Amino acid sequence: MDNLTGFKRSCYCGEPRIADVGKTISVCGWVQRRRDLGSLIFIDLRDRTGIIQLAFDESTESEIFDKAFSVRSEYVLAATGKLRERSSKNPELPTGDVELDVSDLRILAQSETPPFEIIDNCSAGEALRLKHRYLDLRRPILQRNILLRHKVTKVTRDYFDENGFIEIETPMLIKSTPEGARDFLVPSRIHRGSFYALPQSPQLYKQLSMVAGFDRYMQIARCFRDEDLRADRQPEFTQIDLEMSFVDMEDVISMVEGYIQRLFKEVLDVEMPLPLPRLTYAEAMSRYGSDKPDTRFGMEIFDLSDIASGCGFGVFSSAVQGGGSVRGICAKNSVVTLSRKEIDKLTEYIRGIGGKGIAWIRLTEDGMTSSFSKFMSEDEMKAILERAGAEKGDVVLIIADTKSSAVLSQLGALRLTTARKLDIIPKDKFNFLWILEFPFFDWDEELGDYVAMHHPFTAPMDESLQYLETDKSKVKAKAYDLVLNGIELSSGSIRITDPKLQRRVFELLGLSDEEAHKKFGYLLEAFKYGAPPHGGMGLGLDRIVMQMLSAESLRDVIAYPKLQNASEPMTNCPDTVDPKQLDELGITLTEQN
RNA sequence: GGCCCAGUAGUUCAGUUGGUUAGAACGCCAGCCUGUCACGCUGGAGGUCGACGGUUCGAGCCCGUUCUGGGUCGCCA
Repeated sequence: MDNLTGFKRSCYCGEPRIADVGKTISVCGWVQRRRDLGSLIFIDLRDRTGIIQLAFDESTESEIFDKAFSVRSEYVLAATGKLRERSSKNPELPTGDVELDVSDLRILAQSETPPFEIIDNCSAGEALRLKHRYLDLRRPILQRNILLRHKVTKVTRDYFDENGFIEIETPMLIKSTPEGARDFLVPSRIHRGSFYALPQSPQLYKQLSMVAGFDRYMQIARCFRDEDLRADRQPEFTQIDLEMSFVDMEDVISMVEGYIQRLFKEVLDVEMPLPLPRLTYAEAMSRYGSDKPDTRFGMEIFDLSDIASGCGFGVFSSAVQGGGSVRGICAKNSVVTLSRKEIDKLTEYIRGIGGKGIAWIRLTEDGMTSSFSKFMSEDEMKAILERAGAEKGDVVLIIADTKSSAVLSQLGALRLTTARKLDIIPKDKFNFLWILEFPFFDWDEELGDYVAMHHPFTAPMDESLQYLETDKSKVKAKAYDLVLNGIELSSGSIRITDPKLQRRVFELLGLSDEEAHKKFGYLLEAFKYGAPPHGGMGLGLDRIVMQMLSAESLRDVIAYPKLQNASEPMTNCPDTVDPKQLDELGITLTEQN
């Protein structure tokens, strides 16, 4: 092995071009591949910028040639030589016109054969890749992802700085407020038996920063939630958190829209026309069966209740008469019609999420088949097909239930599953969508009561204040969600700053004065001393980056993510600790049954 | 906690009705090769078929249990 003495890197591997031919350059990197042609050896040397070809032939000093022969994959090399034009060029590579005629080669580190190949379409399993994440991250595609993420955070800081926002670091060790998601708890040594929590978001601190008069706050904030993982959910994630004073909803919305436009222009060179589209919550639910609709494709939900209410099909008529509805979607695909088997699978899926089943109509070359036509008149079937806009090759999928909310949410899920199955979702679109006019309260089936749909500091809309005590279903919130391609990117609201109103809301949510004070007393206390009207947002940075890169999983845009079981196989965490540590904290572990 | 999918060579996978010595590709090792770039050619090494138990004359394959990974529902104010 060699050392670096007297060696100085002059450029990155991906930089040299034909115009640089004749220059003597020095590069460092990892061996992507060695091609040994006998008395001719090529080495592809890789760093984060790309690959350059090192060439060794009969003009190469024999000592250096032998060294090149001994090199293996992922060795770390430093090479100096004269850049020359290649006799046969490689159009696939930005540096494909040139190669380095090596006059000094140093092996800076050897490498064992890696457990998987360092290539972009590496198919090794996630667990293995995360166990050796430092190797996984060497893959050009992940390097690009992490670099793009860096660019996103840079543009984010630039934009908000230029708009007068101040970045404030809020604490990681905070008070646990067990609403919503589970907190990660951190035991205190000094205060035996007491616990800090890791923040689920910097919500209360940013509001306090408004009371403090910072006026515009932003932070690229790490957040923690101790809940089960998904492809788009990690226990620790990053939020672009912001808050503004003396603003209403439209001010926050246009500030965020400006940010989105700037971000997509600077990072991806994509023009994002403003204003971004908007839907009310009610409309999103009735047309897409979701409060975060993917509008990159149609397949909107239509209502068949009027046709179904008096029909001979008991499933339909009883659903409508029971206070529910009958609605459907029309699965269009120019290539194939959904098969019976595929419809059965969709039915299974619907049953899996609590539905009763799917009524369907298939229109093929051979005519119409349907699961329920024998119960219907010809006119009724015709009316349904007309409402669906169904043509040959289409399949109409219908769901009936005595609860319309169930019909809509099931159709919303069915719409997505079917679209994925038919592969009709365009991949190259960025469909942003604001969802507005959220209900203030949400009906909780289990509790049999209304609960807060957002956090309890969200302000009700001025015009719905009158219904607060009389009709909770009519109250709407000054809340706004930003959706991108069917993924909830961010959510925000104007906050309550009037202590009287806050007390009313707590009361309505079943939170006694005493409880409210125990949990949020410091905020209520602060609001006694002049709280400016304020509101803000939190945008999921990981999810934005994931969408920008069309990545399948958050793991592809987070440098060191966790597996589905929330563990991290490289460092083997979480892990047990020394009994002495537990002792200091006053913690006794009990047997688990 | 529920449901679905997958565990076979370092990696990704195939493996027929349960039947002789478990295969392929890539990777790895060795040899040959002067223009490769996913180099090519020749040869070679490499396996507790996730684990345990059962059925059977015989199990990678059938049954049961369990572990691991992925997806998803619940959950994520």
